Amino acid sequence: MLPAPPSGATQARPWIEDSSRWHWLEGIFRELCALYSYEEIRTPVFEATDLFHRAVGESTDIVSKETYDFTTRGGDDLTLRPEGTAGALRAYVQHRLHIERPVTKLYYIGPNFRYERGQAGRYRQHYQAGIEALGAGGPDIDAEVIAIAMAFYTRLGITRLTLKLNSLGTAESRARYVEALRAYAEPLLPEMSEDNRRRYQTNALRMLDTKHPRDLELLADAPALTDYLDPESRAHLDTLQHYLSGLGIAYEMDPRLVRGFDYYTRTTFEIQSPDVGAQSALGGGGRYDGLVEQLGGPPTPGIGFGLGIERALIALETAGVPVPEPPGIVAFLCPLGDAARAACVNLLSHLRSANLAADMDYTGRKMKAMLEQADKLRARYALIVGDSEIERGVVQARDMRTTQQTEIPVAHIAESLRGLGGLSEAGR
RNA sequence: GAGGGUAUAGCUCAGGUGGUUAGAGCGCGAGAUUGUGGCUCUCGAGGCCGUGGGUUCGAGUCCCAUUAUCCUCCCCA
Repeated sequence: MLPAPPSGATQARPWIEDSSRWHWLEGIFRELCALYSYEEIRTPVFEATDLFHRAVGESTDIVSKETYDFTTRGGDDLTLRPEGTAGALRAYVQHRLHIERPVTKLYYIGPNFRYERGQAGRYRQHYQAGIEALGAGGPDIDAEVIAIAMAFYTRLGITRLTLKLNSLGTAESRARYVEALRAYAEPLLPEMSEDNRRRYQTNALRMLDTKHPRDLELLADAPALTDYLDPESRAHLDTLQHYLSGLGIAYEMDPRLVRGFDYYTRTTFEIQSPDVGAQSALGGGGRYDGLVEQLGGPPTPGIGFGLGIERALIALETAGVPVPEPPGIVAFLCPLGDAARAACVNLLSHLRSANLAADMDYTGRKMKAMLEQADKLRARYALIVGDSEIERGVVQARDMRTTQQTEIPVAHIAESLRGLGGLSEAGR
């Protein structure tokens, strides 16, 4: 029996999942990154297990129970990356990028892996497009990073979304807040959900993220994170809000916005959509000012985000946003007979050399079947080649939209096709 | 890790209380049209009904197990 594909991993087949959507979406992201002057970094999909423990945090669920860990034949402990930041920063520190580029702006697109139960919009292998901006600590770059994320969704055509914004402050102010929060929650614990009692122990901030109605009631009067911010973080947040407003980016302050990684400081944000089932987060990110240093680099501020590609595709689907059709080929060759077939083999090669996307029938089917095939490939022209055409050194170029047929000489096939026009939206 | 739904053709799905050759639409292939697509009509191919066991004269249908998948919690993209 054929083994089943690994659970929870997405795959794209051209006719079913429509890999053209992936190309389109990734293309938009790459264009945006170029526009905002970010360069692509490609890092391995696996890294030393220790890297993720140090970067993401031992106490996070991701590290404690969701990583794909394995030992190599050589005895190294490696982990399939559960997120993109750690690997990018590892490369940044290792190659001492801060020397050549005091401000380093990177982007990546690739798969991440988390061993968890699948659900709508949640996969064991999922793709993220992300950026990391290193070496700049001000709210101006925060605004830029958020602006890219929002521009991405705008360009895709996703309009039903909410930008949530919060600040976690510095490690110190955050610690003071957690203390206050735990003090507040402690007497209420008996009434709280099991989940929140566990969070109280392991990661008290996450109590705020609860979905239990009773917990929400109990936490209604809990101290707010923003009230515990240190003055600089407070000013940073104020300025960022000012910038966002100036850029016309709508946001909602959410003092309960808590994100999953331990490394976040100050700015955190999340972009939410109602169109992805129970997963509301299309993407999110934040500032991680201590992380580079923690990984052995110089003290370096940084901010980044990760956007879920599958989730964006789901949101497009459920919102019914039209996705542009991929271009079809320019010409589909229809040989009638063996002599024609031989001629078409050469013709095909000529067309492709001239940068015109082309294909032909390889099965010797009837004219009708070949035209249907041309139709299916969304060919702009069907080039019909039979004995009489061979004799005269021509082909019949049938415009698949107008059904107009033009006889053109094979000697100038590429120029003639271009001369007929209508190629702009076809495959070149 | 916890809970629930589903599993029948390539795809989306029908198959009251078990009964003999398991169906539809779409898609695919051929023909109607000797070298002309999209519409129409006709015909056809394609299923050990997820897997293993059980009950029964008889199981796609009932029972148990198992696997996969979808959904919800946890958590996150």
